[in-house]
Amino acid sequence: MDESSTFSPRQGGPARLDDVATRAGVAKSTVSRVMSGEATLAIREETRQRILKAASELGYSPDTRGRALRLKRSYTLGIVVPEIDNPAFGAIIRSAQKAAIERGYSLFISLADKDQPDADLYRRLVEGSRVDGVLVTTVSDTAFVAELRRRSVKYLLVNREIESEPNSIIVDYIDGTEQAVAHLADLGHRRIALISGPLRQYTGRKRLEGFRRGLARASLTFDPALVEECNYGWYEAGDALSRLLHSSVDRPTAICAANTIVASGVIARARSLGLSVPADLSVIALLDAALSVMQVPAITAIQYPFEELGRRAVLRLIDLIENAPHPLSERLAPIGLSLRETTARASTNIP
Amino acid sequence: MDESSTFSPRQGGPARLDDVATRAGVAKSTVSRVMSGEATLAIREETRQRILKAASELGYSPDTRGRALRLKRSYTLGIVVPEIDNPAFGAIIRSAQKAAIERGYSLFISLADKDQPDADLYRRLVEGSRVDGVLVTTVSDTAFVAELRRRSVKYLLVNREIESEPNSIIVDYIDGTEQAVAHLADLGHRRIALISGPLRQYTGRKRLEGFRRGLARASLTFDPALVEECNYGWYEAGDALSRLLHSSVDRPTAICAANTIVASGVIARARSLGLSVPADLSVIALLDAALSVMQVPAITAIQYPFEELGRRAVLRLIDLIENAPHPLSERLAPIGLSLRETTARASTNIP
DNA sequence: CTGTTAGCGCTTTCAT
DNA sequence: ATGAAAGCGCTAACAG
Repeated sequence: MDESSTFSPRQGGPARLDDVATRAGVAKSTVSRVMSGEATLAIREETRQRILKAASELGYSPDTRGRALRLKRSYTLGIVVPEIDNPAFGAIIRSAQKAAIERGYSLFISLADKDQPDADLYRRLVEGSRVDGVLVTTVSDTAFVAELRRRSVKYLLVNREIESEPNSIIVDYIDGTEQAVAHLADLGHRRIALISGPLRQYTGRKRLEGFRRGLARASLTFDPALVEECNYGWYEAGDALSRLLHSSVDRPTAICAANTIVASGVIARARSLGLSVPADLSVIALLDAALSVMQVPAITAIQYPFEELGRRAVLRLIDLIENAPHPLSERLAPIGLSLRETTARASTNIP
Repeated sequence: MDESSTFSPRQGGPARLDDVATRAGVAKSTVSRVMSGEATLAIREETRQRILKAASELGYSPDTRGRALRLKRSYTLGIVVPEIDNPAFGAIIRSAQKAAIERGYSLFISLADKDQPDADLYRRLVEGSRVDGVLVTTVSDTAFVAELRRRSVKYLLVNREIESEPNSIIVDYIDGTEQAVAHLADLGHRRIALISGPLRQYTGRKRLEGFRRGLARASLTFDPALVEECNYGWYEAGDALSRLLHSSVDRPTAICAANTIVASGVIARARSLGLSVPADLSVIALLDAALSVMQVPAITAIQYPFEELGRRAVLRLIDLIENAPHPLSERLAPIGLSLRETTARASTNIP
């Protein structure tokens, strides 16, 4: 029997509700009431102080497992993020975590991997009632979302849309891409090309749609020969530019690149082909990233409110969980265009 | 009373142990034994099959909360990662998560933030017995580690070292930096400079030490004027180069840059100052990243086994938790140097 | 080989 | 204003 046994609640583990109760000379239930800060229930101020004192002396913090078991709520949200190459995700998860903490929740972040199907990671989160709800960012797979619904898991699609599914919040890629095209058109460009990500993906499709709308608004006709797909790789982006330049007699004078990496690859290839950016070729990135300003010339790019997206997503998911009134789908407008050094007036000396 | 009540275990929630037991016509404990796959305990094959069938029909998966409460183990590990600007962390958490899943654990990833002190995030993980142990990557704060020890939390320092603390696993920044200097010296460089991260940080100090050792090994004398600190920013790196060039009459012919972003900033500035890389100035990044190959010229850089680091870290932490024999500190050797295009022989026409 | 029972730490009626 | 007791879902000790 060591001398610390008078103070230490038990062998070595953390203090429990019972320990605090004993020390304060009250029942567990009273401590519980005080700890959960129930304003409604009245507790004598003197008792409350005694309990608070005992709790802090013992370094008590409620056990999440017991709490979760009893409440059938873990106060934890889940999210799976794909390869972090996408600069948007850093902003989303950072702001999402922050919003979650503000509302008394934790965010369980999980990382997608080639070897590990996204859906499996979501299942790991959802099974065993580990989380109260999930933010779905990676899966556009309708079957999986149906599975979530069937299990009556609370979820919200983030930057993904599924037909007849109002549970989503997105950033307006269509609008942003339209703005990019408008900027180029305003600079006098008539031959504007798109080097897009895979068109089978949601974001790829949205950008293509915005591209077409931008063209239409500027009264330019859409030419399928001016659209190239690439897999978001730097080298591949260069290859896409080469294809673009070789295939059409009338080469484009401006390029919309899916993101900053693609833009960077395009610029490097243009230069190695003897084309000067922006004098001979304007390039705009449809998605900004830190990389943009770490290039010479710095890349003009479209910016989206990803911080706001993560924040709103968490807030809405919590509302869903807590059965608050259920808002419809949300669409966040782009922040706008960060004008830097890779776009310029279309040169008139090109035939 | 809806017609599905015969099949559905209860109102709407997921199936429980009791539901499976009832359906299979056995007791909860038997189901529990089967589910946890106890090889030791014998169970009649026929019963086992019946239980497995019932479980799969009900889509049963054990509730982590009940399990954690009973076992006093959550089978979850925690990690806090700083701003993802550091390319090492992506590799670390990805491989860490993978290793954790392989061993039947989950990894709770949390993101550090300017507004949210790292220690608070660790506390969120540790308090309430949310995790069985933590990987400490961001805090070199001795007091915090002492707190973990006092709470008898299982932890492992990852890429951090604290005196008299054997609980750590690191990548050998000293060796890697030494290799970088050796490479430069082999190319005939005598005036080699270091543009390092903040020297108050662990990694900054280690790189400085490796730098000095590399110099010594090449029989070059260490000149404090050839060391500049910068805060890992792209612009700041350029400024550091400018200072370096202006301060000494005998300018360096080669630069060791803390990481790829710093190297990129240095190269851009060098160019704007009329210095050609690598003809006039060799640049090597002391930490590789995807960015290296997205530059022209591509950046020569040192590579470390971060995948292995994350993997080993998780494995060791689990050993610690499961009271397996306790290995000493581990130090992983650098993978080596990725020779690309920013280093070349020292030109002899510079005085 | 399988069932019964107790209890992990918590919150919440229901009493007093 | 506070206490006693039940029970969330699970596993392990103990019976049988």
